[in-house]
Amino acid sequence: MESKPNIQDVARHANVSIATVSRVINNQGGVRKATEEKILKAIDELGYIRSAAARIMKRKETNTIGVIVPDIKNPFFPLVMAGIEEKAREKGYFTILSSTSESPIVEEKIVKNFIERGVDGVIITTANENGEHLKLLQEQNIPIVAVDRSIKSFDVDTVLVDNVKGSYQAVQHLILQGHKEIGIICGPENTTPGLERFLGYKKALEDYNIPFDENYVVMGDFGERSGYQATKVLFELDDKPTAIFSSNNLMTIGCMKALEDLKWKLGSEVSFIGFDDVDIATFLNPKLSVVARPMNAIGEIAFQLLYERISFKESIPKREYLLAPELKIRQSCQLVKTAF
Amino acid sequence: MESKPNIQDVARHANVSIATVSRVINNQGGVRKATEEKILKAIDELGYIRSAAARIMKRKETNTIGVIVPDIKNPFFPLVMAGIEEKAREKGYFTILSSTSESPIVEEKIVKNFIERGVDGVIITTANENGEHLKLLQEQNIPIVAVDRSIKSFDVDTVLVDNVKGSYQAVQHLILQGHKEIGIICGPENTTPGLERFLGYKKALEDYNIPFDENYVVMGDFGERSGYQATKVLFELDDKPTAIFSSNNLMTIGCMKALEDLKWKLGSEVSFIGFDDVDIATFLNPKLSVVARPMNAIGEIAFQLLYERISFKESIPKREYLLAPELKIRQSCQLVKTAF
DNA sequence: TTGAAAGCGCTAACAA
DNA sequence: TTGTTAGCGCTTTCAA
Repeated sequence: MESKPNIQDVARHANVSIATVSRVINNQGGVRKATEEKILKAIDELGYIRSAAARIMKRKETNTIGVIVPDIKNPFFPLVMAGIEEKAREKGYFTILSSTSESPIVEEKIVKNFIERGVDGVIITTANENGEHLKLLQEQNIPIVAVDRSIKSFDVDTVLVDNVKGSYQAVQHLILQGHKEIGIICGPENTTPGLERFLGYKKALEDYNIPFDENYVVMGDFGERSGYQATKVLFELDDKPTAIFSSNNLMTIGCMKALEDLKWKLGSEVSFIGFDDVDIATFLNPKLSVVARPMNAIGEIAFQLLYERISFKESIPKREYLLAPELKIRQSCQLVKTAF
Repeated sequence: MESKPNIQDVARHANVSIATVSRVINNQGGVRKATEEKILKAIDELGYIRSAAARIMKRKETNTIGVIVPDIKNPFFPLVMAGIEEKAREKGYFTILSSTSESPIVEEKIVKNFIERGVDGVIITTANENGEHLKLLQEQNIPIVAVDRSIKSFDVDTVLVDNVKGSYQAVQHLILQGHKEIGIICGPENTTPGLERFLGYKKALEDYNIPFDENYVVMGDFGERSGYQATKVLFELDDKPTAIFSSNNLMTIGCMKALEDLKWKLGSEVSFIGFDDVDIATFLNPKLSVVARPMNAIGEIAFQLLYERISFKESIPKREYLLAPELKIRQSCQLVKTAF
């Protein structure tokens, strides 16, 4: 028990060769029952666990996939992760997760580390969609699936939610309620979700002939604080918007905190709709209308795509899933009061 | 680019021996500048990444720690994880995370997988505090730190929050507001947090001479649904409690949903206090009073303990951190209306 | 049904 | 400053 026992120790202990032990631990059959039992007993007594390192060196297969997310504190990702893990487990894959804190530098390190560890594939929401730093994976021929943010510099399977459609529907809903001064709290422009949700907003305005006003566009970084601050900016406008669209969950929370601090009355004074459902949505008064995404399904599909890629490495063309978000109308978008 | 290049390929490409290449990739010095550059160039051209598997086989050190949590969907764990990752990154460690979905069977598999991969240490919130299934780690001499739930069958470093104190303070607060009929939504009795939070509740009642009534104790499983159902049970009592204490974040959310569905008015009809702060706390009216835990600090301390154990393997006695939770008084505990 | 032996890609001790 | 070489613990032929 001093140091970890190896296959040699087991073989000696059971009085067989290491080849036979290997057969047993890999369930390859062709071993006499009695011998097998002897070996199993030895394994148990010694507390033997085979070294993945040595095994991987021969097999070039780890049955492990790596998941990289930009912000583990954003509840969206754990929920996606849960979907991935569930499916992965079914197929006998292990999942390891790392978070980059939105840093491409950290991300590159993680990628390298994952490659070193020989992951069979990677599911990633990248901190930098440019994706140059992911070329390594491609060079090593390791399958990648991009989730929520696409990768520009080369082709990979992608699972996205239709951001444009989602935010279009959200803003359209606002417009149909009579709103014309609609503020948007944007995510970073250099991310697909940030950009596309803004595009959907803009398109809705255009389609309904509502003039686009730059003052109503405030930049955020998908974090709670920025949602808070953006809301303040909107509030201080001479022409306050009559409605706000927030581009993600965390910024929605920040926005709600700001509304309260500013005593800017949700619903009656300012309508609201947000991208992503949040826990607080149904506890506010009025309840928050949102565009909801199917997190679990995103994770499941992502794994499925990766699994297919791992199994039939060649010849599958790039695939792109575009899931439809769901507009959940609650009560935070109210009819605009028109002066008679 | 066919298959992954190895150190041999690099050596050939640069016209040196593999030993020299090894020196360069490990920054060991003692290599002429020109040679080094030649090698670096070869590495770059070939897209070489060293195999962790081969390296680990020699070094017996992976600079990786494994984190095992019971439920990645519970926001508590990602927050702790963030604290761990931050500190780990500082010390040059990688962190891999897996979630057991509260299944000891899955947990055992993950543990085994982590050992196979040669993690240097493990931080775990176990699905089964009995801990027999973790003996493997001990046998392999792999350091463990238990977080939030202790491990019974052998000694490990532990980071806990003072659950008894936290729930005692919470219930005490309720009592001081004049409440005598206090319902509790419990977590599983076979978990430290579940049991201890109940104990704190009971102790507070005793200290203030309030009779303990079994009807006011409802079991939950730390999940949202159970919080919802438990609240309904409490509501259907002939003698409804005038206050509720919920043992964790998810059950608090379930409880709030139930309150709303039952039209059981928070604050005026039923006071409330919960263990763990939640996003919704400050958005409800009245705002929820809670016992908050320092998630980030928990993660940081856990890593620190593990790091020390990894570095000085011998001779450190078992350490147990007991962090103090913080009572956050907001408005959901109101003075009980006494009949004059 | 079993065993012997050749690597997998790397590190590190030793030699030059 | 550089090279040679012996393993690390396993899987997998090939032979018995």
